Amino acid sequence: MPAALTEFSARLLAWQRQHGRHDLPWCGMRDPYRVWLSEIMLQQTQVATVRTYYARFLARFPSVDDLAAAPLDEVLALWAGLGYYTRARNLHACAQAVVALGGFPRAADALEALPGIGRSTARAIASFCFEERVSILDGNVRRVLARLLAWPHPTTSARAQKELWAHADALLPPAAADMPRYTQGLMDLGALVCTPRGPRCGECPVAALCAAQAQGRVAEFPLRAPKPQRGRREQWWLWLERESDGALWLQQRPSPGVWAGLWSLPLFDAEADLRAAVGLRTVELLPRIDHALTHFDWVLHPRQVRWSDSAPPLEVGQWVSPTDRPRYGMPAPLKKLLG
DNA sequence: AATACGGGGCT
DNA sequence: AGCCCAGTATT
Repeated sequence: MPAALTEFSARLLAWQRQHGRHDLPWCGMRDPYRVWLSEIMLQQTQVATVRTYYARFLARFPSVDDLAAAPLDEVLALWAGLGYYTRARNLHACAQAVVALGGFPRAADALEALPGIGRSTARAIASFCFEERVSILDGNVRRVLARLLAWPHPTTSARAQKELWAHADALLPPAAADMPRYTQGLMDLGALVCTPRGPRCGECPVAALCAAQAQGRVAEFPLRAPKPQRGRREQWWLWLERESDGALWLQQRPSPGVWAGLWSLPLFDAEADLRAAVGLRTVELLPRIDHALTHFDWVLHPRQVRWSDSAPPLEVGQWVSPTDRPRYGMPAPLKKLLG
């Protein structure tokens, strides 16, 4: 391996030892269960958000066996609010697969075959837990490489990803024993120094190797891909409350789809549909809720109706009493609406 | 190759 | 009002 390439990992390793993050709950962990759980939660999700969920999950499911044995609904309820709910479904399926295998596979390629574990997560687990010499390619690494190489294209295309993986692998440290610290160092560098805005190049251990820095163009990288046009959805949300005990009428969301597996108030595409469903009862208007998802903006119009009949109001769904509510995973805006 | 999939934190 | 986040699965 050329000296210029080993210099990157050598500098990063020394920097991580001195200046990296050592206080994260999953940091320095070699237990694949704990590392895997953290990696899944951290997919497209910030560290600060994950902390509380991670602690709650470990308290409730101390081992992969506990997680595998739990009902999916309980996993979803614990995941509620974290987003990307396919992760919770895959988490549960993966736990059961791991138990069936007698433990976590030790190779990245085998890990990648498990549900919810893609290339980057598989390699993160393998490098952290089993010292495999494989590189991750997450948002941090894409940004670091884009600047280090003054990468002249957006980093998100399939073509760019393939080439960046090759670069990332070429930069790995020679010694497998350094892999856990190296992988952590890459993440820490992106989080602490090579940040999306206001990068601290003066504190960067690899600034001397950085092409963007040499050209004085750090702020230009990574190049932005044109962003797809956002969609827009408008729906009416029926807050149906039973007068006798304050129970709510909830429906489990279909999978696949937004909020798959979670429990929601019934949604209607038109206010007329909602009113047709509740007959001539009084409908109370509540302020609209604007909820932004990745690919569309969602306008929700809550409508409250008190139900005094003994008959169920709709064909689909069930009454959920205030006492039972914590056992039903509900999306963030609904939790907020209900106070 | 493009699209679906959450929610919060930050500027 | 954007941009970003320890991405993956599906089509």
